Amino acid sequence: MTAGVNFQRIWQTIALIPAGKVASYGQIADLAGLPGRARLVGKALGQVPDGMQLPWYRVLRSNGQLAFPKGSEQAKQQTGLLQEDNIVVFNNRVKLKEFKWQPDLAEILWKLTF
DNA sequence: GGTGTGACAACAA
DNA sequence: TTTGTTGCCACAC
Repeated sequence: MTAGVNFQRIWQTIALIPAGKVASYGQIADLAGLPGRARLVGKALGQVPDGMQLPWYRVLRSNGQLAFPKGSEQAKQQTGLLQEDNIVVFNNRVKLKEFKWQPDLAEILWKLTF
């Protein structure tokens, strides 16, 4: 197993998040076939190659809170991007009950082609 | 090949 | 609801 393939799977999984929905780090990890490796997802996002178009802003913490501190530029930008996707961000948070992505496993497996 | 690290999750108060 | 602590383990150096 070459190191780095997991990152690719993570990126692919994130790319599958539909507009108007969000997913948690743990969820991404799980779908990518890496249960419990939520932190790896975070690291993968920090290693995203320049030029790769990835809806990183649709990835939140398990409780719906943004991954960044409220005052940070990243948080502001993420908030803006989410709002463009018709997702309501309130006080650095998203209502998971409404916007959490309900993954279609069959489709995921189809697209990831394990 | 040991050490430090991390855009986290779960639990406790 | 928020903050602090702990566990987790692949990855980069």
